[in-house]
Amino acid sequence: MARPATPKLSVEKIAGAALAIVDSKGDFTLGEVAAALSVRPSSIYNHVTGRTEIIEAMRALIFTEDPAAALPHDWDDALRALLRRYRDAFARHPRLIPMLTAHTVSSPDVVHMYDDIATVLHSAGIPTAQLLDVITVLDSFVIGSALDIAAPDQVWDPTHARTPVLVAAIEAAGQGRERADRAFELGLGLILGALATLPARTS
Amino acid sequence: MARPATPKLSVEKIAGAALAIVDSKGDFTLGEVAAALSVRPSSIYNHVTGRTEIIEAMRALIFTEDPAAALPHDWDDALRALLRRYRDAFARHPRLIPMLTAHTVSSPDVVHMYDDIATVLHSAGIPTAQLLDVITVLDSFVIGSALDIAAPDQVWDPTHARTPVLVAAIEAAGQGRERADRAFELGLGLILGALATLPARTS
DNA sequence: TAGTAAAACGAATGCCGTTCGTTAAAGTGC
DNA sequence: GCACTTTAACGAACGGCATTCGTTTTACTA
Repeated sequence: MARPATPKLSVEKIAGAALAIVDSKGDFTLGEVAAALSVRPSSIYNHVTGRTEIIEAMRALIFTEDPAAALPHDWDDALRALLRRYRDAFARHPRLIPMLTAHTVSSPDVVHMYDDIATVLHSAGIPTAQLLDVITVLDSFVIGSALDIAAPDQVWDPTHARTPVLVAAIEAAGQGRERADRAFELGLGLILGALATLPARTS
Repeated sequence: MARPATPKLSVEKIAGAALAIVDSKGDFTLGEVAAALSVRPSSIYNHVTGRTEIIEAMRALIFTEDPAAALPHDWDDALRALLRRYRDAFARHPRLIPMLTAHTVSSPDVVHMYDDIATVLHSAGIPTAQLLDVITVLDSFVIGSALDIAAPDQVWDPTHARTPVLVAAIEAAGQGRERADRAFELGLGLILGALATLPARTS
């Protein structure tokens, strides 16, 4: 009942349980997390300062779930791989994404991702003065694409559209995850292609 | 005290009061909204079904705040104007953005925005089969850029960066709104430029 | 003028995050 | 092996907040 031989809780276990609940229900309460771990809600506070820290722990969790693989040498392919890995981290847990965007705190894992992206862009000849702007563009697109995964297809309900052009486009496109993936790849190609033609590049 | 000659409340007034609170504090409670309108919290439910409907009303409000101007005839300029207007609607209320992305419901105003974008893209020769994918790319970038506005500059804290390249880039770039605006314009140029070179275009 | 609907109020409810004091067992130093 | 400290569980309680419901007074309408 008190102080078991092996602790029933840890930050990782708490984050894991919360993540499972978010994956299935789209939200979580401390009571649900506690119940999933056969514990009382107040016990959680021995390992975590509060609810927001659990959310941050989930952010860290989804970025370490997938082991980092070696990058291709070509800068274009390397960047493509980095951005796909970045988006995939979100894509594995679509319902978590809105919770993460509500906080916008800088986790070390995210900054490390920026480190890699900066290095690749620099080797591609992007001047330092423009580097952060380019990173921001890529980051914005990835996060926006992640939110697109979380959005229900109801957004593309053709009954709300007024122009025949949009109605036809909605019917032509597929639904769900497949559509989101295709759009992401299209945007990735567009942006990286344009990046290669950016003036003031040296290589 | 009960049933005044002119109602003290309306959906617009509620949304407006809530928006003002969000702008200044980053969040809102029904109690705060009620106090701002010299009303009791329960009275709000005579005009709105609940908290989430207030958020949706705020979404509608920020899209109707700015009267739609005439579009340029050139498709490239027209698209640029549309996307800027789209982002500006968010940019006027940065702290609201995270609340909106947490819900991802389709408001008629947003769909109408898609209508306009679809028409312009179609006139630019984008085939119907690809139209929704292109719209998704643009939408993702705009929403991601909006979140970038809301993100505190703390995200770009150079002390967390490991590579000298990223540190230099962070120091080279400015801070705050100016930086976000510059990045948005860069991305807009990149994506629209790439769109013009998309294969299978007819004009 | 009688009846209905609208729009405010106040009280009450239940959930949820969080705090605090308590307790018992595990770890630690002598 | 024994006292002492720390850890990690628990239970009770608090405060805030969204929401519901019944009531009341007033405006509209037939």
